[in-house]
Amino acid sequence: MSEHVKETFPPPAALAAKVRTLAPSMTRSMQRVAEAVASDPAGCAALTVTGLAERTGTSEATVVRTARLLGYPGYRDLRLALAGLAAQQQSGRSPAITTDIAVDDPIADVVAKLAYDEQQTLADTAAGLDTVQLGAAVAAVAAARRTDVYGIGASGLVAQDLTQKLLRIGLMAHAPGDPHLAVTNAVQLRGGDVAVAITHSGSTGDVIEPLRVAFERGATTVAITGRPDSPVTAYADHVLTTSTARESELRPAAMSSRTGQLLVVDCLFVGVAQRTYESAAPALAASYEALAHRHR
Amino acid sequence: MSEHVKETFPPPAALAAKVRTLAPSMTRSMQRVAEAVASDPAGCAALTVTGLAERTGTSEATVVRTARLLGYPGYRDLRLALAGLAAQQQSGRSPAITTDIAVDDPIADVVAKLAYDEQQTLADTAAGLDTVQLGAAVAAVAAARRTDVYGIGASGLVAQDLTQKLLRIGLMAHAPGDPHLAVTNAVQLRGGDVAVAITHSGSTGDVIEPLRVAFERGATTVAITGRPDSPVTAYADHVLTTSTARESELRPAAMSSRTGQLLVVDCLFVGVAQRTYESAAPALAASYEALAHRHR
DNA sequence: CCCCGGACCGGAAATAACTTTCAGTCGTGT
DNA sequence: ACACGACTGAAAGTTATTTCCGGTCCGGGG
Repeated sequence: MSEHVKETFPPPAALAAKVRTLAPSMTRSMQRVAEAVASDPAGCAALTVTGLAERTGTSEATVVRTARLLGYPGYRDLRLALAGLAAQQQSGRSPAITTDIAVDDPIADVVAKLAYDEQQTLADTAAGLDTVQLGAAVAAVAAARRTDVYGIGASGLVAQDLTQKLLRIGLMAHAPGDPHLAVTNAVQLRGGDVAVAITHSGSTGDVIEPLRVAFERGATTVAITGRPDSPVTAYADHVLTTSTARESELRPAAMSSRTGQLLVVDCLFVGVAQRTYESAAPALAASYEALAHRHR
Repeated sequence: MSEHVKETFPPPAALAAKVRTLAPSMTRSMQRVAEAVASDPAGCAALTVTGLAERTGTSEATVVRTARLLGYPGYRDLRLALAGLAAQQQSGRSPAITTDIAVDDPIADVVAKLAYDEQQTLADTAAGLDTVQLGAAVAAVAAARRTDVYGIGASGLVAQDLTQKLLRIGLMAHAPGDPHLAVTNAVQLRGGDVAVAITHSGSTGDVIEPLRVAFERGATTVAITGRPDSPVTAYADHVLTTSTARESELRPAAMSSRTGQLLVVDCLFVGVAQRTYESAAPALAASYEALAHRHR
């Protein structure tokens, strides 16, 4: 049996303040240690007692005494708090992400900015998604005889993604890559079928056209677009809106719109999988099983 | 004189992600340690090697081994990072949505959970991405005569996404959809060319094979995978790791892995666009222009 | 002016923590 | 069934931290 009572003696972030308030009551050597610790938490956290003593021109004993004075059981715990402080003010400084991606940004900044932007897109899309419309779309796809998904360019990949997923749970789905094929496919649709159009701008003719045909054929139509007032919505029974993040020269719209579209598509898929769970679950398991031997 | 070169080996925030990505390659005892560390960073940071070994029912040696595997020189440094992580998530938010998606979840919950999970995947992937490897990959692609991208299934769509982007900035890129075509294509590669393989499991034979051929042909090879210890890395000059989020029946791995892969691909693309800005900018503008009349 | 007392400081022993080694055990493939 | 390899934990070995103790410096009093 151990006696670890999970005691958090010392303050985590209020270290700098503590240094200042206690400085007057410190001896010269201790002040040097305290100052070093306060001015460079990250650097000091990487040092051992001996190292810090050396850097401040004092002895190990003094370092320990200082740690004690600051309210920690020993240097070990001070060091821990120091690491925490460093991490905190490290994460705090990230104003760079508000700026756009520049040509001369270091690669690390690019990663941070892209990740941040895509996270933002996800949050915005989730917040702006109309769950009623989504629910209706889910119900339609779950009950559909077949589902066609239209998309061109980057949105075409999203269309294929949705198609792949639906196929894996045993539903009939198709994503024609060719606009002409899309239209000829759409002609075959009828009531009870579903057509999904994915276009960020909402004004891509090659995607609107098959949706219009499907709409006129009596199929239930769904539009996933970033522009709820765009032409595509004229032929859509249900409109699912994705967030429109800011874009720039180095960061084309295709990038962030794709993220939002994929989220919507995932939601649609999971919703459908829920509704058709009885048949979806075994189908998923089967496809997983079938793929197993393709892996080394 | 000491040799403190101020080296910050391990990432601070990428720890949770690292645990997940490396968990599969861990032994049982190590997994117990890793799980304890990931689930309660603050608590573990307060423990000594012996304490943590006791808590997880293992030995000190195992704890140290785990720390090593996670990329730290020893337990001491892991503990430091742990303290940092604890402080970070203490200060920040974290009402973590831990529950999995259930069959009877209302649609609004599905949206919230999916959005949260994908955001998490983005954050983890960004934190765990090796910018050195990424930079090397960027340089290789930017200078390549041509770039081949291999991927199957969901990863195939990511491969196509990258290809589309590279083509738009005037680079030669190709994503063969057929595994046989991929291999025959790979044979054509030579020094100065680049081959990129995208596979979450890292063990998809149909993707490894063309990469191996490209590797042996002298091309620069890049692997984007969630398993840095998987077979695919044997033939990869540069390995880019994506985060492995938890998955479930209703939320197959393909969903979250795709999000991480896309982020990596985006970073790669933007990096290349920066490097080739002189030619990339006009190419982007031209493709945008060419598409304009396709919109109503 | 010299001596004494207290506080401060650093060296070094003592202790605790961390790391490495090694041998036993368990599972696995032949 | 056997041999092999991998995993694990006990203990030895190493490093870091804490404690102890003696020396030094300063101020005040004899």
